Amino acid sequence: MQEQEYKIKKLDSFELKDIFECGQCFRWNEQKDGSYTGVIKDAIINVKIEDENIIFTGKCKGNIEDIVNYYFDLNTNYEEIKQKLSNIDEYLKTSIQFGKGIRILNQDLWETIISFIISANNNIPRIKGIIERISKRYGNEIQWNGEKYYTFPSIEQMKNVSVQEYRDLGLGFRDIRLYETTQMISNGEIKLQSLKENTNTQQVREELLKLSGVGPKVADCILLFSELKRYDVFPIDVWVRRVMNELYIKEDDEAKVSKKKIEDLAEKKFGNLKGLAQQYLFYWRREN
DNA sequence: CCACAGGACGGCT
DNA sequence: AGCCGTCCTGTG
Repeated sequence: MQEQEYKIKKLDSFELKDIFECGQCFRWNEQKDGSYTGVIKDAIINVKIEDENIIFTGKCKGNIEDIVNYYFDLNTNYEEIKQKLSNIDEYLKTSIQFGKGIRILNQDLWETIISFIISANNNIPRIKGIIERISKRYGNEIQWNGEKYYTFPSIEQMKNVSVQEYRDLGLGFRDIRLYETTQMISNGEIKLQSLKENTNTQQVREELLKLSGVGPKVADCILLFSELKRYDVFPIDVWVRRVMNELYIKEDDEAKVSKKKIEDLAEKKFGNLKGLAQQYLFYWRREN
């Protein structure tokens, strides 16, 4: 564990608020100086934008450059992606201008599965609180700059946690789902490594749907926001339903719009970049 | 105190 | 196959 720093020139597609507040992650917190601090596996990282630079500092075992290049997906060309999507229509163009600094992170698969099971029927402050309590209770403590941070617990660290312990941490009805999914993964019923190696998105989706607490929306979030990194999925939550109805479908009662209709429209308009289109539209609608 | 927000799931049609 | 009530907690 050692203190490291990595500095790069500012990027057009890299804004702290856009990246950390667009709903894809739960473990980053804004600091008094406007920077954000979070935990990436067993590394504690702070990201700051200053003058013409993006500055990553942190305490980590590996090379900080490798860690953030992968996690923040710095080798993907967002300018090209945004250009393609902006050409589709004016709505998308507007939403991309609003969320121009979004990047989709490469988050740990196990952590993403558990985090999005917790997200079901839940709001962001509460999700963050629950994940923080789970990490504090079952993860490893790391001290940095006088603060205590906690790694997200491993499968091994969670496999003996009882349903009641989850309930006591405030999981609510998600307690049993978290327990069952942890068992399915730790006993090898679902193999995370084979999910990472499988390039067939539909097959991976089918596997994820076998996990307790993973339905269509959560499965798509895992595919899009984890290291599985699939852009060709379209998570439909209430905000996406709302924005798709308001912009394109224009049904009086948005609850009456079928998921199939939204899915077909997304596929037709956005194709294999529909996951990214979803994220710009979602963020724009939720923040406006 | 009540209404509401937020997905999965199982039972029902 | 689609619809609907229930699951839990925090907020207004």
